[in-house]
Amino acid sequence: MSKDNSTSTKGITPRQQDYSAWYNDIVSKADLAEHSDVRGCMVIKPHGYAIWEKMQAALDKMFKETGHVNAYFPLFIPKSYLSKEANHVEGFAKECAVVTHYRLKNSADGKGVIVDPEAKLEEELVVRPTSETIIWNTYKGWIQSYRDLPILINQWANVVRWEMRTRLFLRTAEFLWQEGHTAHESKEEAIKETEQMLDVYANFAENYMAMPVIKGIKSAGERFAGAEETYCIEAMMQDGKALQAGTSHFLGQNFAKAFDVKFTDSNGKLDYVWATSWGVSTRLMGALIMTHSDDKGLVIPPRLAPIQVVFVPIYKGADELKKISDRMQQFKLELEKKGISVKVDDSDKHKPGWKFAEYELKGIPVRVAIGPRDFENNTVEIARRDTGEKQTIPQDNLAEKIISLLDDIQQNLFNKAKAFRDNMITKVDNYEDFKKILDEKGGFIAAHWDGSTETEERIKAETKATIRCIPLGAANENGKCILTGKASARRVLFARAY
RNA sequence: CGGGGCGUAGCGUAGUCCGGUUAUCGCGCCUGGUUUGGGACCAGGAGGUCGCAAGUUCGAAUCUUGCCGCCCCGACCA
Repeated sequence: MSKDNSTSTKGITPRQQDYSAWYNDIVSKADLAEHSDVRGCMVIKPHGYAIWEKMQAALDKMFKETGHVNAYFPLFIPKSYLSKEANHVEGFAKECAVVTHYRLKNSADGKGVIVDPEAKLEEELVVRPTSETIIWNTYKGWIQSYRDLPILINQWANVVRWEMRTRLFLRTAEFLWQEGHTAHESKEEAIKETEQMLDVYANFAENYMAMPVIKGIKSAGERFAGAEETYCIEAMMQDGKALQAGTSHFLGQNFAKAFDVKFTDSNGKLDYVWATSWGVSTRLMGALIMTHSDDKGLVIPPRLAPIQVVFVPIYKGADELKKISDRMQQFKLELEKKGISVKVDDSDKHKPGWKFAEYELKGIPVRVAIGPRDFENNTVEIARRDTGEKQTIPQDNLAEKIISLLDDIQQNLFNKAKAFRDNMITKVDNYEDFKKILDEKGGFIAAHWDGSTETEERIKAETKATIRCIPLGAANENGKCILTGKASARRVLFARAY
């Protein structure tokens, strides 16, 4: 991709700058999204949204298979709700958009509209940064007995967090996501739910996005505001920075207590309800880009590609175009019957070479070209986006061949990303090596940590690396904290992160 | 919100320090023709509140002030 020469190079490492420029280039040239005129907000363009819809569909299906249903809760949260859970409000207070008035009027000087000072709200409304509070305020009315439990609800929604610095898909002031909010009668059941949803996310990331992830739990310092335990999936981007791709929180009884949600159990005993919440966002689009894309543009794994196969005719004159595109339409029908999405680009507006480059930029997994030569010989030229490999093959059983090629691409993308990710995990046993690896190689660093928040914060302040997670099922291994030398029972994963 | 950089046509840009005819160039776009197996070529053409506002000046893309936005770093975060 071409580099943006206009960006300043002062005080920025070339690697970071180049990678940012590359990322922005892909987002823009693959037609995924653009900055809105509204500060920090993003316009998701049709191609970007089509990929998001594929993600939504797959996730939604997985949620339903695990017993969840969808519902919708208000965009506005009364300020008093948000402040009921102390840690929660502290975590989000700094980035909330607040509605203070409900009416405009023409200004006295005739120069447009102003906020009508008379229309001030009694209580300000916060635009949801997340919906725990409004949902738990609602659940209060729904739950009396263990017979009302569990409640397993998901919501597809937008939320607003007034971020200081934004980046398309990765961090925008408004973003689309899903948030699951469940209520349970026991701690064990709630923890099981939290872990189950983490598995759903990991499966989605690996099987649909072809993006390997590490499941783990967050340190206390990185925990969700209001949670007892935050589980996460962490992915590794091509520039060596980690990306938190999804989180699942065990909320304990914190929100039940804050909103006074009690139920009578089967023994007639009154207790607070146990809660979870979990979410993934359009940030996954950023993850997708930074996991697979290359210098030719976007690479979309077949299972998330809105168009999986594009047919490009090569021809001279209208007759030849007609003949070839008719043949292509037959293949299209045949493939569509087998659930493959196909585009035949028989437009005469661009030359084949232009189309080849364009569909590579857009990330279409498979391209099939048919020219006069192929038409003669009953062959096609088939090209795969992941490796760039092209070959000419007979037209017989084309549909089967394409289906198996799509599977192969899906698998290959995962394998490639996994090999890269595995290579980006480095075991380190002292602080000097830690800093060296961080600066020279990046990636995850598996190191011993004494478990204290002070140590974590000091490492962060000195190196910008944070504890991404304590991997689930990490082997017990006695060692010494790289910073303090105190005893540690297992390694945790550090990285610089998005 | 702090530091740095930037804002000129759809995109990328020259010009700004040192104010002065009709604002430069490339890509893209439109028309005609030739082309079409990896982003074609030739000829002609259209497209601009120089981010916004105020000020200085005979005159502002250029100087001053304020504001807005974008990029990078920091803090924060999914």
